Amino acid sequence: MSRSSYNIDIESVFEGVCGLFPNLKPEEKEIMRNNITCQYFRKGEIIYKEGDTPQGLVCLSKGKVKLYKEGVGGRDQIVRMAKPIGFIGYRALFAEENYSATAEALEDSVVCIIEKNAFMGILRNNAELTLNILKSVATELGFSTNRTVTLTQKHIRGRLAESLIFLRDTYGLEDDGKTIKVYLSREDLANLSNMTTSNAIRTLSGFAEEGVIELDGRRIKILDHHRLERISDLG
Amino acid sequence: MSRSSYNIDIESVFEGVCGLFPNLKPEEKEIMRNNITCQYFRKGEIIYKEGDTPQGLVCLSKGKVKLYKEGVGGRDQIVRMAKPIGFIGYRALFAEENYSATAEALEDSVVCIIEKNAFMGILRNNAELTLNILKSVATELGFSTNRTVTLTQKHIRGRLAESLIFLRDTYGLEDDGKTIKVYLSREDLANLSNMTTSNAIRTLSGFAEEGVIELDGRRIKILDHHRLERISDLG
DNA sequence: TTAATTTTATGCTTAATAGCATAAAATGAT
DNA sequence: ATCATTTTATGCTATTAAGCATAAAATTAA
Repeated sequence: MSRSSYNIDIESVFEGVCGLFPNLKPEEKEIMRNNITCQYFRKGEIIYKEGDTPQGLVCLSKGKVKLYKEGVGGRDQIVRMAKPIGFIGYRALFAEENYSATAEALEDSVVCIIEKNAFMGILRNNAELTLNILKSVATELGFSTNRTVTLTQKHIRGRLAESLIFLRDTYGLEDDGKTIKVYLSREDLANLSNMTTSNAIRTLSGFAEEGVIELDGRRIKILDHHRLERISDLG
Repeated sequence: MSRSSYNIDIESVFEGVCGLFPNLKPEEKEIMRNNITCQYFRKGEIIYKEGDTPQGLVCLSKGKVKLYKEGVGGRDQIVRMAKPIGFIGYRALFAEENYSATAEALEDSVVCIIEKNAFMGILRNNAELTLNILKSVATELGFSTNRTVTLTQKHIRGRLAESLIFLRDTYGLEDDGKTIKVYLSREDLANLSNMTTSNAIRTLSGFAEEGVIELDGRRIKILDHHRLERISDLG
């Protein structure tokens, strides 16, 4: 745990987490309350590493997190972008495996963990809850399969356009209604879109020249969303 | 249903399916028995199409099935290869979505379906069973993510080598201890390995020239498994 | 502030893979 | 058996994306 001195309001964090579980019985909620711990991570810090053993269900309460796998040629592949309030690392927990990706904070983040056995105990006695989780993991498997197809079949422009739309859908827009509410390095954008950093830079500049987006450092404004979607769809 | 006249021993099929569910209570088994139907599909026939709505849990009792998604440029991507006894299409069922891939019989196959509501009813009252399924879907999500990385990052030779190893692991070898027990067209091999048919043919010939495999039409013998793994690992 | 480091930008070259054409072989249909 | 169709094989060309090199800009550290 880093900066344990940071003042986290664990009660409000806990209530936020519980909001993700509909119809939790009071006794189940009590078990969770007694088995939750919070941690603060600064931008750039690693929450867990590929290969680590899950100690519980990890919830991102505040901040932004990227999950990535080390690729064959040293190039990382970002496999998921997490936002609050939501879970990370649950796949490994439910599969009873070690983590298959590394979780790194993209911003200062608050993370809490519900102890493994306590949580699995609740699941073993609550089929409805387990079925809900099964539904969302099955939904995610669908996304993953889709992603495999688009990452392998779309061309560079299509892949990057899709990533920008994905980031907008995931994190939303600033108050101006245009700026994507997450600031990634060109390298992260590349690792999300399966391309080299050079190509992410080049293609992004191309989009800007065409007036589809506007660049200001890491801030990306979507000027012509319709055209961006067309680029994504054409592949 | 095609060739409904084909003689299927539904009792032995049913017992086979039940073997996949450990600790099923007698009353649950009875519900399943009363809600199962069988179908026969000939080689090349479509079991269900991308976009169809699941009517139940589909089990492959006999035969081999490929699951593929239509890609962006018309090129198909094989996302899974199924073998008996195992389930297909469960992802869409649990996610409450339509099928995200098409299932096609690679050989004459026997498929049975446990009616949706009957099966989901069992799940809603059996947390242990649901948790088992959650575990396997989570495991599969791990495979899928891994696959995304290898399909995007490995080079053609590495991808094809990996596919051959995957096919061997999935379907096993003939009695000679060398021939992979599934016969795919070069196009299917290409669609499994994310490459064009031309490149699958070329690369396969290359492996044969190098003495890593031996080709006899669609029969593929693995002569040097160690080298094949090295090609796969190098990417 | 200054220096060091990282990130971004751009141009040029090289490598990987797709695309196309043609022919041979295999398969399936009549 | 014959014809038609599909699959496989091979060569050549075009396209796409990666790899490098260099410089400018931005960020971080001292």
